[in-house]
Amino acid sequence: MATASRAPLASRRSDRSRLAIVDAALALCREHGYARVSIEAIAARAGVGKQTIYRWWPSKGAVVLEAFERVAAEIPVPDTGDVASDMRTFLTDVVRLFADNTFGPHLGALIGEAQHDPSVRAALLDRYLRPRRAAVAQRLKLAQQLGQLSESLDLEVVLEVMFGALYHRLLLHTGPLDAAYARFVSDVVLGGCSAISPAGREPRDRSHPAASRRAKRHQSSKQMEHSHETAELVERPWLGGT
Amino acid sequence: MATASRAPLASRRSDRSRLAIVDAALALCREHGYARVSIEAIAARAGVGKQTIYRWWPSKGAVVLEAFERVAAEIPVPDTGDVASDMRTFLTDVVRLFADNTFGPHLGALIGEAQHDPSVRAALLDRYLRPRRAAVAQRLKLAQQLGQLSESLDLEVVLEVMFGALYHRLLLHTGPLDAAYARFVSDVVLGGCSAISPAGREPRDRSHPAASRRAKRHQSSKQMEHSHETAELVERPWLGGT
Amino acid sequence: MATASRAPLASRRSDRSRLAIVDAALALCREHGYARVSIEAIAARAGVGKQTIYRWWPSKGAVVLEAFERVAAEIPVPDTGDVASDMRTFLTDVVRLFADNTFGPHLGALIGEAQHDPSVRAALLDRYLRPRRAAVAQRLKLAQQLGQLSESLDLEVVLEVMFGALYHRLLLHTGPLDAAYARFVSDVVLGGCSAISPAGREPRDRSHPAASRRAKRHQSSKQMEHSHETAELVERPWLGGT
Amino acid sequence: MATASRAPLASRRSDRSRLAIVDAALALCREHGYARVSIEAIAARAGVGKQTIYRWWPSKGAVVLEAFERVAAEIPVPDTGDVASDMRTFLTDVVRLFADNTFGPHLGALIGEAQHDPSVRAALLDRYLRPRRAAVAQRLKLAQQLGQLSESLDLEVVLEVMFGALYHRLLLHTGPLDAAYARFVSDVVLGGCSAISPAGREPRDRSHPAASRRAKRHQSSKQMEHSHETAELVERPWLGGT
DNA sequence: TCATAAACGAGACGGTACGTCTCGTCTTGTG
DNA sequence: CACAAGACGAGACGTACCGTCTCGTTTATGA
Repeated sequence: MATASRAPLASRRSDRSRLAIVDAALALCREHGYARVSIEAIAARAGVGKQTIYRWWPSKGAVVLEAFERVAAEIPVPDTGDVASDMRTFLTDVVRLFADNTFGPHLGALIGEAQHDPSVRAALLDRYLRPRRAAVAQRLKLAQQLGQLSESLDLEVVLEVMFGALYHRLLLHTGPLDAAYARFVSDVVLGGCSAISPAGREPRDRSHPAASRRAKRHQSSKQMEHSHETAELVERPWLGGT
Repeated sequence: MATASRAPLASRRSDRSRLAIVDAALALCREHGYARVSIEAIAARAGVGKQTIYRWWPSKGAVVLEAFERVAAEIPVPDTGDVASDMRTFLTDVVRLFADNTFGPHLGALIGEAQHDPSVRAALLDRYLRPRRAAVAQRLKLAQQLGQLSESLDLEVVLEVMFGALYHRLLLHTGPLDAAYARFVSDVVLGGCSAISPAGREPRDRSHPAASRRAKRHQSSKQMEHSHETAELVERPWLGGT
Repeated sequence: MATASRAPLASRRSDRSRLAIVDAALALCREHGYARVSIEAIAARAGVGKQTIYRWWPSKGAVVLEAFERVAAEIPVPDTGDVASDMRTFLTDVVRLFADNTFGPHLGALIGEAQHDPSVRAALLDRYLRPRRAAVAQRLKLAQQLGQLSESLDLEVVLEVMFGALYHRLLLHTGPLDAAYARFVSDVVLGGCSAISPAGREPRDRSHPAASRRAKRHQSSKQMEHSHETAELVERPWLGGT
Repeated sequence: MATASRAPLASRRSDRSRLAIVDAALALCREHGYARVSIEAIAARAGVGKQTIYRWWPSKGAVVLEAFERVAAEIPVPDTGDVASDMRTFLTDVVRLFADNTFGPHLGALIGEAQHDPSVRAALLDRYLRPRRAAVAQRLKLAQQLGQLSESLDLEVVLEVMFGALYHRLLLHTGPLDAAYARFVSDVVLGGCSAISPAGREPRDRSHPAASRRAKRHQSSKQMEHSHETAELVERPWLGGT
């Protein structure tokens, strides 16, 4: 009695159920921890049939991810013209989120689940990591265009190094997830990136007089023009005021 | 006066069973993947009662970890005197191990399991991560003493950044775990560390007059001594010959 | 003033759907067996909404019953004047139907369903059993009127005994549903009925002066006329003291 | 991770669980009716894991059957020497059991389940029907040996006719399951059997002078000795031309 | 040398959750 | 308004493992 036809019509989807499910997932995670939440419990809490969950999500991880997707989309990527300070600010925010025990442990558990559940891995990358990484990449690209970062750098990879450090602490608890750590990571990575080019070329100064209106919102790059006297600032201008 | 002792006597432990269990765990992981291995299956495969597993290990993760503990290549931490090249070599080796699909995915799964099982987390840190990290820390400490790295750096944290980048790829599959990535990570992190100090102090040159007998085993540090002419090498001496 | 009417208007019923549903039910029963057919499958096969089934039938059993109602062979009740031979013929036909595996098992399943579903029970009795039983009762009544059967016999009950034997094999598979069995049942039951009366009275001879034109088509009952003197106790000694 | 080896060791079976399960099944049947009892409910009520049920019984029906097996094994097959009266007594007892609504409906449901579940059918036949039928067959065999029943009769088949009548009322509710019905069935069937022989041979008298002590307990069979002259056709006129 | 207590293999047990199936109702257009 | 389509709340199905708890059966001292 096999009934074929796989693919529910999103148009008929009940928003009431969708919300109830995501809310229940969130609440249960916070109450008992991700690992102890079951799809049965989510369904029961949401007042929903299990099938309604299985119809729309491939796994528990995907449900929870959707819950956190909404929670986590909030961290802004600042753009004051000072990449270093911007990244420090941003990573500090991220670290604060990771340290929030209504979020961090669950994200960790999701990454854990992603290790054996491809649907969770896909959802995690597509709906969580990539979107917010794109914004940061954008910010770094700007810095790169302004010559603050080595032009040949693959920014996606830089982000991996930067976030990797945070995930390390999130997942392995080798130390506190605090602002100091965020700052350290930011400084080390940008420090390492300022001059490096995979091909071994040193970064050229880019005075780009054609700097657009956007560039104008940035702090004057004047400093850079006479910055060669001491290697320090030349290489890591963004450490300027630190 | 019967005293109910709860702790099994290690002296009576059957080594035959121990080995059979660990071997079975390894074999099953490779055949089906960590997540699909159950304690029941390990016991069955090992020809062992379940209780024998529960008696000596707190969880599946602990068993598997013990299996990989033995397997994990004893990656050497080279010491040629050139930190940069040494770390590049080392990270390349690590990355090769991570990329080995008889190891990497299982380590990932163990980290995943550690997210909700404290016994796995403890075992992972104590028996896997920390031991091999100590060796690297040692190598960096030496570099630090030679002034190749900022003296005030917390090396444990540096390691987190470095390994974090690798774990990011291991766990999130955002790119290939290859030598190029290892090199990039090494360069960025050491690049960032050479000059940075959390307190914002710039690295002083250390002529390290106290260079020990150990230093003598290193390649000539000649290059370093006259390296201030161009910022490049001063700042990133380890990029030297590359 | 909207009046919510709960009863669907039969006038608007789609005959196309009705037929499609009944046909689908039949086909699925034959393909998979009654128990494995679901209303969902019937609807899907019929290209019909589930509600259309629920609107017009109280249960799966009712649908299937309607299907078999049409299929059930119109087994004739012969009337040659010889009750015994007529019943043998009739029961042989019934047994053949029961033994047909496109019918028997489904009838069995329907009886099974009737055990917990009153709507099936009612339909089974009203639409299947009673109508065809009436015809047989009619035939027996005639025999009774001709004195071939004890006049005080409740023929409905006789039918229960007769059919009960067939249902026993249909439902419990204690032996083959074949002509020999039909004959045996017929002979035993009619044998038992010829002389018995529930009140223990022995059957009186009925010269049935009212024998109609119909009676004339029957074989002579001459033989029976001198049979009463002692037979009772002789033949059934165990009734002795009753 | 398929774990093979099917076949639990009965020696390790927990009687506590077995009883709890059977009792729970009985209680739930009586409270809600067979059809509304689920294995989950039985397990819950018995304080037992579902697997413990699935380990020892192939289906809900088998569990319930075991429950009724114990309840129903009680009806004795009397042996007063008078077959007719004995069977009447026996069938009256059976009918009383069938009419008991803590038993009859459930037996009906079991027969229903047997229609699509071979394991129930097998259990029903092997553990319920056959054992108690054997006892009755035994009793009839004795009567047969004493010449009270046609010697060539297949007694198993006679039982089918007799019980079939009862099952008909049990399953189809075509009339009350009462003593009058039991008596009627008994009389009809024995009446039909006294003289019938499938091969058409008339029953011979068996004076069996060697009748054992057991035979002595029976009523005299004297009456039978002069019963053969004409009985055949007299009693079963409808067999006329056969 | 043995007895004796342990660890052992086996696996039944009470449980939890899985993902699937079907029920009968409800909802949303279409004709 | 009946209809096709199908999402929905509900809940049982049979399976897989969990971690605990007996069972005999080795086995390795220690009295």
